[in-house]
Amino acid sequence: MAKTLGLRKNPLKDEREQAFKQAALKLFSTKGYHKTTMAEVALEAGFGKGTLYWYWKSKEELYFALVEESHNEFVDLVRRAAEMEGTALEKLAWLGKETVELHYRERDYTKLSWKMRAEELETFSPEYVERMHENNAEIKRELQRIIEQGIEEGTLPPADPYYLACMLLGLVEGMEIQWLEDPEAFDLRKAMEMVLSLGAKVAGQRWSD
Amino acid sequence: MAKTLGLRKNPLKDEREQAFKQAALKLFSTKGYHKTTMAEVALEAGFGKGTLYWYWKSKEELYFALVEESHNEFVDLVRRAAEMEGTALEKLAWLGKETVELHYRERDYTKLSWKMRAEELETFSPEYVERMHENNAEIKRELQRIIEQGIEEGTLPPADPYYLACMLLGLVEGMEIQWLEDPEAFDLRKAMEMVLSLGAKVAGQRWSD
Amino acid sequence: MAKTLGLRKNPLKDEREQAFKQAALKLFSTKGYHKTTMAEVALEAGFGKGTLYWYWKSKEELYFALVEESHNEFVDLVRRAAEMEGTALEKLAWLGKETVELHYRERDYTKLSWKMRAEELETFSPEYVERMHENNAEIKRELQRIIEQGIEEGTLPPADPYYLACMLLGLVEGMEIQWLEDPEAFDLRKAMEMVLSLGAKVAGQRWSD
Amino acid sequence: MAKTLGLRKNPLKDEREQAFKQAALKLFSTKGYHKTTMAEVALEAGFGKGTLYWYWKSKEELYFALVEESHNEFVDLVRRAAEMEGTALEKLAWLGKETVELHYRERDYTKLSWKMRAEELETFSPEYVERMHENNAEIKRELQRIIEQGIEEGTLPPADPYYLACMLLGLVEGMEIQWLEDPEAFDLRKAMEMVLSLGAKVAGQRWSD
DNA sequence: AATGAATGAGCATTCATTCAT
DNA sequence: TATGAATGAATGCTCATTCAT
Repeated sequence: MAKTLGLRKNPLKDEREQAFKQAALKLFSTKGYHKTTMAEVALEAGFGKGTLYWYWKSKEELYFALVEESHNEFVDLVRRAAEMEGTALEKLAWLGKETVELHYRERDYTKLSWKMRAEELETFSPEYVERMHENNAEIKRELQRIIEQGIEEGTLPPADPYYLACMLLGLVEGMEIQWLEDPEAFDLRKAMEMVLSLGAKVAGQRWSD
Repeated sequence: MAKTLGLRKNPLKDEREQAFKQAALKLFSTKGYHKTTMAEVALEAGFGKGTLYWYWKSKEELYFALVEESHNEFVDLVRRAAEMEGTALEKLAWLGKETVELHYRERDYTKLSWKMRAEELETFSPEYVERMHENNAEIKRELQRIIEQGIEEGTLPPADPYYLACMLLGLVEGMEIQWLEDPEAFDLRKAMEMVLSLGAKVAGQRWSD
Repeated sequence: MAKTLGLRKNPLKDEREQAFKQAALKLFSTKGYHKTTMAEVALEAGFGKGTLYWYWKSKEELYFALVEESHNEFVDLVRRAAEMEGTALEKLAWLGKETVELHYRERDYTKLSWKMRAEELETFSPEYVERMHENNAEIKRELQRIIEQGIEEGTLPPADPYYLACMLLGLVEGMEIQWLEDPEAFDLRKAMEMVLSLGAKVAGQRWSD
Repeated sequence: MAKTLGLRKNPLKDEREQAFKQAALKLFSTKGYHKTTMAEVALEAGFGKGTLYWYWKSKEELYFALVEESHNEFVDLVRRAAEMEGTALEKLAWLGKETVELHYRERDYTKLSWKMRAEELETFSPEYVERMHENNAEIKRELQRIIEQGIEEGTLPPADPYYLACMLLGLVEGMEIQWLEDPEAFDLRKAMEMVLSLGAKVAGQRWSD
């Protein structure tokens, strides 16, 4: 009996927003932030230039809305890995596989996120940069928790867990670069499997001595 | 007593070129490609804007001249590692240490090079991109040679050497990122030492089974 | 008990119109024509942006509706002064006092009107500009009638009455400017009293010689 | 024998700057600040749009450069009047005449300055607004000095000199408006003569009683 | 009748590059 | 040879106005 009238406009709005986001994602991930113009995004989305500014108040905001979405998915993954049941190695294996799947599923997001990392951060407002850094720190913290567990379990070497987290993250990110630059030659899925199987093999050895 | 002035203007010319390159390196590595203007480079170098164009025909060319210089140093390092005497592990250890030293010595170059990696390559002229890719491929090839030697020697796991090269390169590049983003918290030298020591420990095990 | 709703929507309509006008007056007089947006006016009035266009067909029209209202009040005052009983000096004294009271009562209107005077009239549609000029001319005509009376009565100098009207108007407008720019330092009421008392003192002398 | 080479470029630069200023003056005084575009100014001056920014760093700065030039001329006039030899009445007469001549000579400047007065000051950076106010205050201060002298000499009524200054300034500014709005019907020269002759007539009377 | 999402012309400003001197 | 003044294409963003709902 109660009308849902107030809600009815949202689907349309959401659709539009999605169209813009898709267009922006495509362009930003292909051409990068600087070379993508708002006019192009609007054109690609099939709307007027001004309409973009109804949804985001600036190019920067649009960009970071996408970047953050991408980051959040990964943060979420790491968090879930840290909180799941199982040994550290199991967690890492799960995380590795899920990460790869995420990247394959959302290649554009990965590219975008990646470009942002090397982007001239000086370009952006400090608030956004700050948020990015916090995100990164959070990822490392969660990773560190898993690693600390692994060291306790004796499957990971008894080294500085922060450094191990950075190195692990670095390894994965470094592989991502290779993959993004030449996806034909370097299959990220296969690479991750190799890493995990090597890791498993190595984990058996006595670290402590 | 007689001046060689009429003979060679190169000394002067080289000085200027160096001044420009230094200025450009500083600015590009600090502010990134897009946020650095030719006017700033000229100002920083202490010469006229127009003069820049006597040495490089465009901003792009100036940028890539620097990037390439940086790359060449690394390519050179990898090549020398591949050609030196010793076991694969020794070569990798040497390469790792030298790489780190290179980065510390030329932090600006590293930063520049790194920014360029994720930079909107698609937006640069294909000729430059092509050259970058070729450079990268060369690095991987040399790395692969070392790795193949290691597999033969039994100190590296008997896996696809191209993938191992990519992974190794990825690891180092990934660590570089961590270092560049927070040099206080992540000491690249220490990290490299950890990697090498872990590698050495692990290398002893029987891979083949 | 029976609602008159079906009969007249005007009460509602008028309310809205008043709300819009009030909002517009406040904003235009504070921020000026160019810096005030239709969106702000609508927001301030508490109605939708589109609704504004039901009452006025353009920003310009809204603006001039207000300006004209303000002008009309003054025209009305001058007209009443010209038509009242009494000597020219009495009329001018009454007009001077009433004008000041009007300005104090409707400071926003005065400000608005004043801004419009120097506003880039050339940029408004000719129809509006024409109307403004006609208004001004009317004011001068009425003023001139009073002045002619004064000259006949011998209390005003026997000079070109049109010029005297312009000068009188100029004096008052000039004082308005001083007042608007710094109402603390320049009290318009006090100033007008000074003018009138000086005028009275001076009026006694023999003009004709 | 010494070359004046270093100076030789200035004439050219100055020429260019003059051309821009002339174009800007014409447009600003005709169409006002908001409706004049930088592109128009450049076009009118016969140069490229970007060149404007070589001489002034913003539209605002260009505008105030002109406004200030205009103001300075008038400030200078008032200052010279205050400092010349003679009675207050002589000073005011001289000032009145010179002011009128200035306006006739530089009608565009007068228009510009005038428009600026009513312009939405909120539009401009506080530094400029501040400067304008200071200018105005200075004018009133000098005027006040002359008036104080006149009161002492008994030729001006013994009233608050600040108010008299404001009123005098108001009168002249008010007349300027009349003139600018309809120069055919209201001849500023004639009007000023009338004011001065009336003033002279009136000045003879005994103010004090 | 009322709305607010959509539009796109319009504008200030930047900057790589050119070229007269 | 070296310069810096000149250029104009390019771009992010605003806002009066329209119109589907």
